[in-house]
Amino acid sequence: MNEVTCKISDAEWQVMKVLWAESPITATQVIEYLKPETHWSPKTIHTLIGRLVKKQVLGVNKNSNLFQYYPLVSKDDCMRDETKSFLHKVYDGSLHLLLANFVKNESLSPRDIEELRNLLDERIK
Amino acid sequence: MNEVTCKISDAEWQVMKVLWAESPITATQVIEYLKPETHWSPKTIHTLIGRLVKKQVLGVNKNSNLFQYYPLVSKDDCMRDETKSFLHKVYDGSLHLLLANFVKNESLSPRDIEELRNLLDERIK
DNA sequence: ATAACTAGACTACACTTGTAGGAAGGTGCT
DNA sequence: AGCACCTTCCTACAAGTGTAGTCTAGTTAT
Repeated sequence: MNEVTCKISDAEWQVMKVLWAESPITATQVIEYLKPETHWSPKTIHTLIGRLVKKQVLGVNKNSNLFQYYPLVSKDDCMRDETKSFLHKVYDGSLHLLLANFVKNESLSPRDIEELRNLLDERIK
Repeated sequence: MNEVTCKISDAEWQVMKVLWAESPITATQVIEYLKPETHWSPKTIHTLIGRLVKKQVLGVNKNSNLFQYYPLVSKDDCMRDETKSFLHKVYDGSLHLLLANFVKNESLSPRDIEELRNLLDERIK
């Protein structure tokens, strides 16, 4: 539930997703994971990791010449913050507006809708 | 339904919201509208408007020494694009995930939920 | 051991963004 | 007609971002 104070940029998010999925891991492993989905040079990924460490979003284990990185903030917290600022920017803070738009624009498959209804039903209980 | 190619920054969004609500209007009017909600200098707003014109997001009427600005892209299109890239960045493109998160985190009031259900019901018809 | 390689640290560089100042020309009041 | 002011244009500048290269010290293969 903590507020995450610092902004994580688009490229940094991709790095964080890897670390949230598995950690602690080395930079080399991060690079391996990202290689298929990005065209980034390993150097670029090192830079991104470095920035995330400086922002105190990632921590480092420096045991035995082998640097291992791990998240210092939870994915949930970041998602919440990011969603909040996005909603504020585009939808004036109204999740309702966003949903209305999505539902209206048929961006949802019937299965999506069905599942959503189930989710909502659960919440009502 | 057009793709909006260029990015609109946070500050620019605030300007665009004014123009989407009413247009064409002059820079002075935009400044008036934004004065209560921002602490921006008129200069800043002029800069933002200028950038939006350069990005071809705003158009200008230069009739009679009175410059009037108006949007060249629809709010809906921009919202859709912004939402898409946000969803991709944070939720791997899954609106479902976002909603699940919101519903789970009790960020929705019972009334929100009720309304959402109604929206969904409409779509099912 | 020595040459080659590698991981991390530091540096680079252009572009965007937030935030605004100064110059230049038109408009209105006196 | 002159002064003041507004409007637009151009310029500025630091921080953040995407993207990557160089330097240095440790690791590995021969």
